[in-house]
Amino acid sequence: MKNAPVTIKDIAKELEVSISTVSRALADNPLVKASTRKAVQDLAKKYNYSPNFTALSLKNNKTNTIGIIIPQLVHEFFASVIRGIEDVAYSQKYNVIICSSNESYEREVSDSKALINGRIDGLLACMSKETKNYEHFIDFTDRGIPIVFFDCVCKAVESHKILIDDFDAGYRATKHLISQGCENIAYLGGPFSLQINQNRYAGYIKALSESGLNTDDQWIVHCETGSFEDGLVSSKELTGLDSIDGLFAGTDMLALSAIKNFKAAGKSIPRDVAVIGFSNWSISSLYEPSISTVDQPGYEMGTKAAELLLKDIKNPYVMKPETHILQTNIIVRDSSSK
Amino acid sequence: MKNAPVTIKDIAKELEVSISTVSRALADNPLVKASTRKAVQDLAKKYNYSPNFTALSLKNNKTNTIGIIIPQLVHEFFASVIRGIEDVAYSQKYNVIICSSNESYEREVSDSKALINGRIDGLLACMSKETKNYEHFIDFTDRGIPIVFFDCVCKAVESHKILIDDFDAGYRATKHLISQGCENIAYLGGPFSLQINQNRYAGYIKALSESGLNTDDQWIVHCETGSFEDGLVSSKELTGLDSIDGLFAGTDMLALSAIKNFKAAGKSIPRDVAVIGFSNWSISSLYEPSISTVDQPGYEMGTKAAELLLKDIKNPYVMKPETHILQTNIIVRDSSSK
DNA sequence: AATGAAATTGCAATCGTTTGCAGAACATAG
DNA sequence: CTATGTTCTGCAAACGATTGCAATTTCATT
Repeated sequence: MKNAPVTIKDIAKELEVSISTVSRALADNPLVKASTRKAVQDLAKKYNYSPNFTALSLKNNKTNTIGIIIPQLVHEFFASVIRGIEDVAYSQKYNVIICSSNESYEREVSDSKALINGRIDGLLACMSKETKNYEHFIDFTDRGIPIVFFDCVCKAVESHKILIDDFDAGYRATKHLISQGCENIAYLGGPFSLQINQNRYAGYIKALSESGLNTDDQWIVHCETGSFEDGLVSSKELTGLDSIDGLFAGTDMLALSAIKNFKAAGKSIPRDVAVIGFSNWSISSLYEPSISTVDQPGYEMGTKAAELLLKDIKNPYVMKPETHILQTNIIVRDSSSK
Repeated sequence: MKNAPVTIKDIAKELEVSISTVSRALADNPLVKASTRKAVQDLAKKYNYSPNFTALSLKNNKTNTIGIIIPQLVHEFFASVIRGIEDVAYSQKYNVIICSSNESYEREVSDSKALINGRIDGLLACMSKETKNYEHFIDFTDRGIPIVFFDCVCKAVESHKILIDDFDAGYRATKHLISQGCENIAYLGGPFSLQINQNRYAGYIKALSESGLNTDDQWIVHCETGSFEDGLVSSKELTGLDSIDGLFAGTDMLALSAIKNFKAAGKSIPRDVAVIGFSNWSISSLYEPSISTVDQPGYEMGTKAAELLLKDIKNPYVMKPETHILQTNIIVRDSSSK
């Protein structure tokens, strides 16, 4: 019943040679007589031998595995980041462990604890919204396990960082609305504690002031989560204001919730109000009207992050921390085409 | 710079006791003198010691980790399955490795290879659409690593299986359309090679024949992927047929694509055609009209699968393979309310 | 047949941890 | 001061693999 996996020892016993010989034969080491080598390799194939991962990890003090800590799984942007990471990792014979923190600080810490002890050779992390304390990340660098942060990066940790140019994205999204003739542009963003949202907001402000436009406290709403439900509630008041003719939303979900509210208030999109979202969720192209948005290079972010991390793993303590800033792409659809 | 993690050996050396004593002291073994125990524990805390995961795995021949192989990450149903799995696993001090096969047989096999050798104590798997060959799964059971399949299960492997009652779901979804007065109900489903789609289809057929309704070859379309794009193309012809007054779609994405086509053909939903989808993606509630759908108990599927697997891990070779069938819930929204 | 070099092979340490067993240190009783 | 028992500690093997070094075998040459 219990077919314990074949070890090098089993092969050695059956062939009446030493463990060392088997080990060398499997590595095709010419020190071993050709005939023995062949016999070992044949038997190994017959028994479907493959070396014990744990034993190798212990011996080599490396696991050939990198960890990812990410706040959400069901997020098309993160999914493309993961795909980028996996493609690079697999091509270099590394495996990937994904932990989703579910935007919870506590879960992020427990995931870190689970990963830190000899389980991974390096970490790719995107901080949760809740995270204000960074010790669990510092623990990694203290142990010589390199980290690369992406998207929501941690300034307090000395490491590589890959970010989206959120400031520029916010700036260009707002500029686009202005180019469509909007003069009174509102802002509906995710949690302002996140750097990415501060940057998007700053871009928005810059675009306005550059064009001599004003904003108003009433037109600016920072939501707690950036979710659809949150947006429905938070944008209620905003969407009732008749003065507004444009809206820059920090996520597509927020854009969608605002559009629902605008519609409910009897406004037509984009005729009365032009709307642009952020992240290019598939829903933004499927909805009617289709929603203009900012496309983030998720896949590229993933590949770049993984490449940097693997470089650091293979050649520890030589690279200075690098920060890469990736550019976005404005996708114009119906919701902002006046 | 390189802070190699403290080992039991370091503590032993500093305290001038043996490694065994430290090991026992950390386990709070009363064989060790209370004062020594305290000294060891204090030093361990000071150095933030935690045992090397790899060494423990090797010693105990268990990794306290379970693997998940899943075809897609960005899928709300799978995400809730994963959440269920994680909740159960974490509560029993197990970790989770997620591998997304991206619906590729090849990737599924390479993920299996990566997981099989002493990396995980058990596997939770949902087969990709492409998978026709099951050896990579049989390898697990051959080695005594238990598997639990969920959703897309593999009949060829003797293991626990958790499925959705797709037959009943298809039956009830179609019944619902009939109850709304539909008489000519079309079927737009995902790849027919998948058992789940065969079952949904069979449920659809049963509901029709039970109500004395007919179907027509023209009204039945099996798509290759079940994606929105695929649906747009595959449902083109179907949605042009004037005879049709109802549609049961095998995914919400397919429902959405058909609705777009119906609209383009000048039909109104639900007045002219009532539509119901499958899986309760968030888009189905956000779209206008909101789309009726079948809600699958993903979280429950995850917890049940993980519980069975952990039972099997902790008590090998005692349980007979069990098959659990979970019931679904029809969510009626605008798209099917005549 | 003896010698030496070349070709093979195996011993043993190592990675970090646990644990059975043997033995040391100490205390108490006779 | 010896005998006996308690309490505590450490050696060594084990998990599965790799690898430097030493030992053995093989074979050609004299």
